[in-house]
Amino acid sequence: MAQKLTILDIAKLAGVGKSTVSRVLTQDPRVKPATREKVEQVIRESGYVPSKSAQSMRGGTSKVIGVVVSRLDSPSENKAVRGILAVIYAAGYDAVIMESQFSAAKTREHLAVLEKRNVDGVIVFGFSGFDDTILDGFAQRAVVIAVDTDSVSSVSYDNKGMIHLAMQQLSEQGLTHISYIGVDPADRTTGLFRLDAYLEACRERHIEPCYQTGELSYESAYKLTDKVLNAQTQAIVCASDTLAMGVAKRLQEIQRTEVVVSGVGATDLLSFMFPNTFSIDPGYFEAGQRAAHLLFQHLQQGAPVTHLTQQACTLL
Amino acid sequence: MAQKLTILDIAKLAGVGKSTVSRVLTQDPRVKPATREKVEQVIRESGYVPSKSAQSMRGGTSKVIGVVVSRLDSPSENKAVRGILAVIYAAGYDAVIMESQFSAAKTREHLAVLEKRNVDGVIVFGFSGFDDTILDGFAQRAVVIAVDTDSVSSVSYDNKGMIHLAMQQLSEQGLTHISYIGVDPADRTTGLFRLDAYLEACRERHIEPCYQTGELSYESAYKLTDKVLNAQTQAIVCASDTLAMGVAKRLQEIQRTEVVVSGVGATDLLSFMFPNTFSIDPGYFEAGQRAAHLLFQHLQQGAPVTHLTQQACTLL
DNA sequence: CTGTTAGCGCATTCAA
DNA sequence: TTGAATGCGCTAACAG
Repeated sequence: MAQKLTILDIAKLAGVGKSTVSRVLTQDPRVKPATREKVEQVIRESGYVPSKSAQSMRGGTSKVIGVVVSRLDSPSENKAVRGILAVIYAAGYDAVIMESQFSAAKTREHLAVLEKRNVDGVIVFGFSGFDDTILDGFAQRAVVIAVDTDSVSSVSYDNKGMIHLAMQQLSEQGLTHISYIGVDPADRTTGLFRLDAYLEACRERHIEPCYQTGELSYESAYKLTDKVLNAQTQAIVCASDTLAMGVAKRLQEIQRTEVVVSGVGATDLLSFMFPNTFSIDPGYFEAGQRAAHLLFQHLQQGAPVTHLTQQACTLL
Repeated sequence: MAQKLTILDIAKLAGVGKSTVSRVLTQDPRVKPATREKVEQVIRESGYVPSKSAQSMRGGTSKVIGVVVSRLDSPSENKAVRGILAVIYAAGYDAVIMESQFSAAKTREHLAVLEKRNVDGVIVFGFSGFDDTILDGFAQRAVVIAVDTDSVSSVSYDNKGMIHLAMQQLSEQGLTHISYIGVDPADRTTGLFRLDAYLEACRERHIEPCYQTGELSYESAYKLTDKVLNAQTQAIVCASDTLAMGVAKRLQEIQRTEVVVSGVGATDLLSFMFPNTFSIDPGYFEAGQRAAHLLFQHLQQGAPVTHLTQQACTLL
């Protein structure tokens, strides 16, 4: 274990001063190419590894960004996290990930920890009841995903667009009797916005709205299905794939598989299980990428508070 | 932003020396209770946050453990990660999570990064083709999950036990014609061990084995279903819930829903979609917890290389 | 272009 | 029981 090598050892081995080694490490251009090459070779051969802790302490930047997800096992957040990781990892950053479990208190705790860890920035996944004043400490070094914010930059999903897309898709197939199943409007993004979009789309098309809202679970949607179903129903738009799964199951049970079901989330399982089904991809992965990019912009040049909306795209 | 507070500021504010403050921070008993109380109060009121970077550099311990998952969106690994986080977070540690994507090369890269970050230890999720010599650098500071290892401690799932449990469950229901669908035995854990267990269980019960192996996907299992199905088939045991889902779908299609299907993974969706179904819980969450505990044992007292096996338990 | 000098914030000696 | 002094490994002035 040559783990005890320090910058000074390298300096001696290369026959230069420690600052020269440091300059090589920091990509400082003020170093003669020959010298640089020499140092780099010694570093390579000795297997020297600069201590991040020391660098972090000295330079003030830890090359770490904190990510607070609401649930580690949420498929949507998972996709977004992957987008985040792809970007920050490419930039030589790493992520410490924490789970808020939809609790503002936990979020606050986690942010405190991240702060004391000297992370360069944070990306937080919002949830219903999320309050962005929690992020005051991180000022211009935070980006929020999936929720409206005021004082801090954000990347949100196009909640209205997704539903409009679904409605449009169905309209193009000539369907006119379209119901909707969503979640409690108390949840602004998944609940209210998507329901509003449905109602709006109905108005545009002179369709009589027919909808129900409940919990975000298979069971809830399953139970609600009958309430939005009548003899003429041709399609049911759902606020999420989870709901769509519950609806599709019920439809299958009562032999109404001719009814088209749409969900949101791009879950491959949905279309595998039920052919007469499609799902809208809200662009989770891309949203994650953009959130990371946005954060970097803030870190490098104090960019102004920005609100991005991730476009959704249809998917079979 | 009182973020610029240092230990010296606190010392002044409390009217003591910086070392005393340090002692309070490190739980050093050699501090008069009154003094300690005073200092703690100042810390609380000032919102002072000790710099982890500095602590880490000085003490050599960063209170960070690295976690390398194979896929961020694997439900099983997700559950395990939650177990890990629960334990390490309670101990004041944090996790930086990385994704290997089943690539030994990526794993190696990530470990290098983690090393230079001075993490105290790592927990790595194994995958087919995983080679634990990769972990040489981490010697006694690593724990592997879900794969057999030699030189490093591990927590593995009870691959044989899960299948035996499923077979037993079915036997108790009086079923005797039980088929199996698994994955390529080239994958030792999910493939070979589970298949072996099936064959073994058949032998014990004088059941004629009937099985197929393929990929770990709905489609694969869906297609394979017919090949293990005959008029007498009463049940199909699957190596995972994903497979079970594909099988159940096919059975439903051909009106053979009287055939019981079992999977592994405790996915709630499976039993929701198909009533005549059950899943074995390999104890992912608990495995994560145990892995974390095991790692701590290594960190604190150089425990010897240990191999734990996580017991599985049935689930409806 | 390069070596020398000073700290960064903290934990740990060593005296007192 | 406490304060003063000494680096940890590194980067950023400051001089050559």
